[in-house]
Amino acid sequence: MEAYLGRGDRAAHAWHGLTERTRVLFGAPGHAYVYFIYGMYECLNVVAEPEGSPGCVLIRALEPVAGVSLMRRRRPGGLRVEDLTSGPGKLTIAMGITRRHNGVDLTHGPLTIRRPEDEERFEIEATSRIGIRHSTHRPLRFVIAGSRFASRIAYNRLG
DNA sequence: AGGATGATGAAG
DNA sequence: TTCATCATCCTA
Repeated sequence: MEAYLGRGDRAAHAWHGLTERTRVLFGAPGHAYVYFIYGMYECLNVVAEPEGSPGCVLIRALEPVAGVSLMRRRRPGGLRVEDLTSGPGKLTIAMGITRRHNGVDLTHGPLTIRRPEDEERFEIEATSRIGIRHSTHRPLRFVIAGSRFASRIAYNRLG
């Protein structure tokens, strides 16, 4: 996951203030902010700060723990499990998340974020965020150290 | 290394 | 209205 700050973060969508697109970012925490990017993909964020403060968290990757065959159907190609959801655009396809989910409450309802049944211990590693042009080098990307399910590095970014 | 693909925000 | 930009992914 990656954090996008409410203030002073040039890479954040909220940098330009409250607009039509960023409306839910300025709303209550625990809600989904889903945006359309590069004409093809959608990305899921969780609003993470109180109303009026647009800080959020971009979910870049996850480890599938259920519904793997459904995910494979949505992302054809005979992919390995670790390739199904190893990127922000990939995981929304695999999970069927679209802009219809923009603004939904993630604490109730069909799309929810829950505490895992078995809480495993893991180390969290902080790195630079991926795929952005501004505010690079800030350690705002957080990965489970050594996870095979982490998002891959964006490799085709020109200078 | 390049292309697919369209919404967004700012400028005019 | 036009234009550059874009928190991506895939194929080569």
